[in-house]
Amino acid sequence: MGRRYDPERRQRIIDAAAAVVRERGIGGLGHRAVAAAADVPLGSTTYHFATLDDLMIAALRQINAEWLAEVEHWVEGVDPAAPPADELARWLGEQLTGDRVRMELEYELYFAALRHEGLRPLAAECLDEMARMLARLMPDAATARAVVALIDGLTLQVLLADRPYDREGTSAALARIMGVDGDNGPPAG
Amino acid sequence: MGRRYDPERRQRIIDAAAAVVRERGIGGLGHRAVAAAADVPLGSTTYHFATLDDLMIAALRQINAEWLAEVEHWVEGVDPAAPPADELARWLGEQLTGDRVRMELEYELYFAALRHEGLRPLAAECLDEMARMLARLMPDAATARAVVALIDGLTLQVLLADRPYDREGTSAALARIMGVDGDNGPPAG
DNA sequence: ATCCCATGCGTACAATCGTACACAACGATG
DNA sequence: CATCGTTGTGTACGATTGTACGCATGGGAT
Repeated sequence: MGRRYDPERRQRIIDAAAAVVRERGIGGLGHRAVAAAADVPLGSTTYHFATLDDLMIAALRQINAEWLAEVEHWVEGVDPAAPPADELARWLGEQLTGDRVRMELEYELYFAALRHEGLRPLAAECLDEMARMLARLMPDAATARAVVALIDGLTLQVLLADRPYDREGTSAALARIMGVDGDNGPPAG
Repeated sequence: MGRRYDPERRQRIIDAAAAVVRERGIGGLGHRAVAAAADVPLGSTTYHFATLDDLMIAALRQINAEWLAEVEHWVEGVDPAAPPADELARWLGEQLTGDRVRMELEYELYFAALRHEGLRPLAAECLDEMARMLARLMPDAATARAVVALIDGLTLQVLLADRPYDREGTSAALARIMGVDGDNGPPAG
């Protein structure tokens, strides 16, 4: 009863916008594309999100939340006894070989935030949250930030070069940067 | 013999295209904007670069070359006696506080390459070259790639969040990942 | 029952874009 | 000198875009 207006509609548009970004990138985001994906008329998207920036921010906020939820889910389920570097490297490999698009999305956000002032806080929040969650698995916050940086950089390399993901090398690098010598033999050539 | 006329023309257009990307981002790259920046008529840009992709690739190739030249210049001039982690952290700080736009450009290339197939080799070459050059300062190639990843990730954090650059923390993280214990006290909080 | 207004919808408009094309200028070749 | 092909230029066209606006509708409030 109560809702004088229909919040479902708005959420469906956001979902559709996220889907559009997923498939065509931020450059492909537009009122019409979103309207088609959400199966609503054009006027509906312009009504709920008057400007394109509003739509983009809403879409990226959604994508961001989904990603952070996934990371949090993994962090809470990880075996605290196993060496964190190994677990992290294995999880990263699963993400990279499994849902590659999902990872690209995160960088889509970063990219947009470089130019779009309004997106900067969102990207910053994502990086901070990642570090905060990963801090569970390691000595201190500064290390967690470095780990996030290393993960981001390595992911970028896998996504951009066609080099396959090197799980052992990643694990060794993570172990070194975490200051734990769990299993850092000679880095794999 | 040859060209009395204009190899200059083409290069000037490329320079202008790079300038446009510098100022407005890849999204702002267009025949007209480049023509205006190069002070040539519209037809001139479409003549030398029929499609927009050609123009974009040329611009990013130029940007890429400039960046790699700068890195190479630094690597060749670095003091081989000093601890590499410190030198690297200091240089990175100079880049970040000095010419921030220059660094953003590199990520503009990376992110564009995520969506644009034709740019992938360029981005991959950049990452490989970076690792190859930095390999001078460290034990092996795998470590160099990890260092490149860490640098990329840390740079991203500085560019996206408004956290100031932490030179000592970076130096410590670099030292740890390079396996050298030059000056890695407790990581700065 | 009647009125009001938030919400939804369809269309239209101005601007911008990439690209194509017709023509001008000029150097090289016979 | 005549001719031709390369280079340079201006304009135009079709497509697509963000956004605005007029109108329909349906449920609360009176």
